[in-house]
Amino acid sequence: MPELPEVETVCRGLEGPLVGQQLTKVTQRRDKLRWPLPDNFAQRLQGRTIQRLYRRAKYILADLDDGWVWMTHLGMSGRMFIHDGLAPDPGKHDHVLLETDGGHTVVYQDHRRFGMMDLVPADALYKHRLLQDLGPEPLGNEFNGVVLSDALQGRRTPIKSALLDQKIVAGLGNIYVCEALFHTGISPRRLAASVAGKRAERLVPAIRDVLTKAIAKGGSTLRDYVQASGELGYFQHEFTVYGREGEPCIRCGQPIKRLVQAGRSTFFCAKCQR
DNA sequence: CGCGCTCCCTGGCCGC
DNA sequence: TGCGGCCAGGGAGCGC
Repeated sequence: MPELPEVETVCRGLEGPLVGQQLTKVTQRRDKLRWPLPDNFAQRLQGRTIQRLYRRAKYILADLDDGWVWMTHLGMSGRMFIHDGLAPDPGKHDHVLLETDGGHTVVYQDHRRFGMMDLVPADALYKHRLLQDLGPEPLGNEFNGVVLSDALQGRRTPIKSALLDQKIVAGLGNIYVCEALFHTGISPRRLAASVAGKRAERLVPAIRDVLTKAIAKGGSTLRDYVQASGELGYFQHEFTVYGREGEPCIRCGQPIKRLVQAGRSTFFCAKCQR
């Protein structure tokens, strides 16, 4: 489901119901999502107060009052629902339920179960195997043309694949990579190494721009995604290439093409992107 | 080491 | 309506 803008939106939506609240009851209805949940997961979360909620790449992180961090990745289909009071009877894909002393219930639902949750000591958070190799946050100060250019230097993979690599820049997924490449006029097939330099300088503001605009619209809703509030995202109406195979390019009118790179669909305009 | 492919799951949709 | 095939926003792990 979710790339950076969707995860950011979910994270913001969870702040009200969770931050400063104690988890009075935590229910775990499965042993594993993508991987096994940690031992005694629900027991260890129950009774804790959430002090801060934030995002790194596509991970939602919650500082607890006992020095541990609750870590969640939504995978492809993970969703967070907020209910006033108790949740209705859980469905078969509702895997974790959290009741707070503020009177809300947050339900984690994930029908494909590609998501994950873990508990990590705060002082070693970024040593977690899933966080330790992440590249810079694309909306942060540490991401700029020089940094991106250096990361692409010498890479023989297509730029599309390189931008999906979370070690190069963290948080982009299939949609926003396609969109950013279109806005920059760079072919997804171009080797990453040839984007180093001037093209990398142009890519950085395009990536920032598309992510910022998507966050402002509450992310993109294709199939599953809804904000924690239950609202849909609206950025999908602004897609220029993603999911538009055969439809006219908004710039030149040529039909948008689809190709498969590293097993994922890429959408692009063969005329505007070189 | 760096790359692409397969696989982990379920469900929606399309064509027959 | 049913069924098979294909597709899906992620990304670890493996083989080359």
